[in-house]
Amino acid sequence: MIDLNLLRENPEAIKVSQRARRADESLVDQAIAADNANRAALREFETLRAEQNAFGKTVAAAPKEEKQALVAQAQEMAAKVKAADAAATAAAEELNALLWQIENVVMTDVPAGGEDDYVVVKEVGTKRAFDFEPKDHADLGTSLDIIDIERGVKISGSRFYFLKGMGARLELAMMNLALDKAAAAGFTALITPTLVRPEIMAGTGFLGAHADEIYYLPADELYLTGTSEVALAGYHRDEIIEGLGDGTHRYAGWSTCYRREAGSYGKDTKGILRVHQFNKLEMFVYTLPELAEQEHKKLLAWQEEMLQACELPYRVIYTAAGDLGSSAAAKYDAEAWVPSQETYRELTSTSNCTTFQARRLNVRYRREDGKTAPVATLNGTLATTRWLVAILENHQQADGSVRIPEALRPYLGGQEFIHPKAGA
RNA sequence: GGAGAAUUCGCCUAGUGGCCUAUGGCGCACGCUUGGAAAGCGUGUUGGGUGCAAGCCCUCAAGGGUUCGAAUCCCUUAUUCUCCGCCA
Repeated sequence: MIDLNLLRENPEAIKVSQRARRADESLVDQAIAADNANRAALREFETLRAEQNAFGKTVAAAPKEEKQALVAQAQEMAAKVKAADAAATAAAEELNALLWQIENVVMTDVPAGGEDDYVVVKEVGTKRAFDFEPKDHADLGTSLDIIDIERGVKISGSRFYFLKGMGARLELAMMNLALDKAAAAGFTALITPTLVRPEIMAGTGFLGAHADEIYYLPADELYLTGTSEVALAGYHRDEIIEGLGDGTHRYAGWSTCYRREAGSYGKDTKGILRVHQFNKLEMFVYTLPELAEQEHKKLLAWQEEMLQACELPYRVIYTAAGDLGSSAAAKYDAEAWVPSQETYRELTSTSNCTTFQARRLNVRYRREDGKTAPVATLNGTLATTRWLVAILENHQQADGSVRIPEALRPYLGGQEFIHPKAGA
């Protein structure tokens, strides 16, 4: 939720932001009007209620013979209070509905525009020059007998797969490396629930424009999460986090992630680049608002460290406003080079949600003056199943084997290569 | 899934329609005391909104209802616990 004070003091800043996102800026004016109406309704109610409370004492204290007349008067008063209460509730709901539709105010350095208007921040590593025709990861997965898409489809339909043998072990090795790096950086590991209540889903900002991306279980009124960010953001819901001034709270959440991929028919249909179910280790940070930007840089640095440990060539882009999630004020994506496609594909994403998400989920900290204020939240990917695509393709050898990056070997009993199965 | 009990300000707790504008204890903070500490004593201690302030409004799991008036009575929901059933 956007800051109500900002709406009152500088609505133009919000409008500029909505414009950059190509979102509906008329919402801002509607929200200002609703705010004024809400305040007036609330004052009206409070005045009437104060009168009623005072009169109630008179009634209680009155001798029996006078009571009947006083009660008649009180009845009238009660009716007015009830009407004012209903009006105030309605006004508050209207304001709230508008506030929840306005997206986060973007950082001033975020480029305006859509998906293609990103800025390339840097390119790191060397794209390998192959002296043979590189295979794509799906073919490698088959010849190495480590990804079984056919059987995934047989039991669950398109975009499902099995990771098998060294494929399964490679993913777990990568996750363990990521977990170790996260622990060293001060993250607390969490294995999170993947089914969450509607208010948590809404609070994290995932039930907006892209709600059809999400699996829903109507019989239980629960959503299957597309990222552990949802559970991690909800973790401190309705809490005042003590001691946040002394240290940022960092969590590394591991979970299976579920995405419907509605509207992506025909896109990335081969292999496991775009699937309905995958695993992810997600970093999530609660920090002071003034530390958020600096923390965002740190999250990006940890992601790069992990990409480098996997020996992948990658670039970092700074996403344009229109391509940000509704909660994000700024976002960096790291994209790895995928040789079979001769293009960069997104492996990580890190967003600074400033105080937007915390306001919706009511997560606060105590300031030095004793008042409470919303915290800032940030998130970023540390490893996902999709990384296997880049690892397999970038480290394949002429003989059809795949070299395992050194950093992963300790988690695989020192094994250096994955060899094709006999006869493949 | 079935039966029962419970949910009050960090924790424990009092509270059966109006002096509840919520009791007491623990913990915590500050002060007095002390050479220093403990003990003792005193003061403060749910959170939110609004206001320069005094104050006022909301908040006793959530939502609705009854009533002039609800922590208290009624309904719905959530959560927790106990027992039974099932189960990795």
